Amino acid sequence: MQSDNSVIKIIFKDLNFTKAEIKIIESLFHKINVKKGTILLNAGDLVDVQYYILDGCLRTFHMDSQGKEHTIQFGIKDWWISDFTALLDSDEAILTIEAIQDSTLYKISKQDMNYLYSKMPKIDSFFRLKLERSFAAFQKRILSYLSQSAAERYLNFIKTYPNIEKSVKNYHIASYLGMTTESLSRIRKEL
Amino acid sequence: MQSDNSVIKIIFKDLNFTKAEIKIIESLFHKINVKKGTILLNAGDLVDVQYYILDGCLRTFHMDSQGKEHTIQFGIKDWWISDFTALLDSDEAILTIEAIQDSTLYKISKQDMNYLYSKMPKIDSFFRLKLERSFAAFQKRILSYLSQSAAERYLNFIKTYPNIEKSVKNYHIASYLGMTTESLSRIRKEL
DNA sequence: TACATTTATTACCATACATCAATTTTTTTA
DNA sequence: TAAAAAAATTGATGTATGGTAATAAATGTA
Repeated sequence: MQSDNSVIKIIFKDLNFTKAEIKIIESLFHKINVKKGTILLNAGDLVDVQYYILDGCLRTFHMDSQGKEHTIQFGIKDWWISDFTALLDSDEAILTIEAIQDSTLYKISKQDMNYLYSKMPKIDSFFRLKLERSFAAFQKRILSYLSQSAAERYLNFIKTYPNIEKSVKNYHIASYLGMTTESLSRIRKEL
Repeated sequence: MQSDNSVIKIIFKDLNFTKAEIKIIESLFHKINVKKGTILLNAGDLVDVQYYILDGCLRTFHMDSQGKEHTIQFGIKDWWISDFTALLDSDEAILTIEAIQDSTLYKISKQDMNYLYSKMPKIDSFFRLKLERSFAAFQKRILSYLSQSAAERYLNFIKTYPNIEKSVKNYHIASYLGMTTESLSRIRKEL
């Protein structure tokens, strides 16, 4: 990888690294290109990596006992994606990761990530801040399930994530918002 | 505060501090006792503190435009509580924090917390790990709203948080699970 | 203990959204 | 471009859960 205009500076925007540090970090991230439709992780697999999304669009979903899909997360440019719950405990995934557009990713293993945390505290801090943002986003989402109708949740979604709406199928959105694709279709008709 | 058997060792379990560090940390935390029913934060207030719960039980809830309460979080011994979303942006609270049992708390301001982060990277790391756990818990909760019936969510709740169930009213649980107190009552009758 | 207040239960009816099934529209692929 | 496959729409009907209101039980308090 080129060291001067490294992707590391994109991934860890706002952090300053020495050239030596960049070299170390670069050696631990691995670039992969995936085609639309690619399954990066299957429920049941052991999880020990996470992905930085340089470009494209992915989603994680859970398939329940009745075969219904529930979209947990969409991921676009500059987001991270994994089955973080399973990753935390080095456990089997309950989520599936699917590329819903051709995507360019940077992959890093849990072990290598822990190495970075131990060597570079600013990365620890960087992820703490990212997690605080995720925490807030999750909380807002929970509140939306608790207090909003299906139509309100949809309007809130397209307002909050206008970029995502373009890249994904309606049934992805429906399964993210907790409604059927038929209901979403009727809601859209009203607008 | 006593330095030898400090509450700091309880709050930051598994972290090792020098006596000097403990002294600094202790100076930034402030003990408060609150009676059941106390409102620690009102929606609309500016938020710049968070609380460590040494003992007791609290909850955060949002009151929507129709006057309905939605419980976002319960907090018991060894949890942290605040309107973290507002705290992150030093913004006005949309949540109310209520003590639902007599409680003993340790309060720290955002500014002092940031000071600790900058001086002691291990605290950064400590909270990153806590946030990863919260992330996983939130994700499970979202999945439960997406895939489970009201009865299943209730059974899941009492299995996951048996300690909380004892301390809180049924209508607190109902508002956490996204159902009416009447529905919860009917569900309980079935068991 | 008795009274007042809060919380939980129960019944009856209403409704938002789900389910099922048939088309139509859009996208993919040969 | 045409055929096939996938996705979205629409209508008819079902159901889980909500809303309202009355009562009962539990809890707090004088």
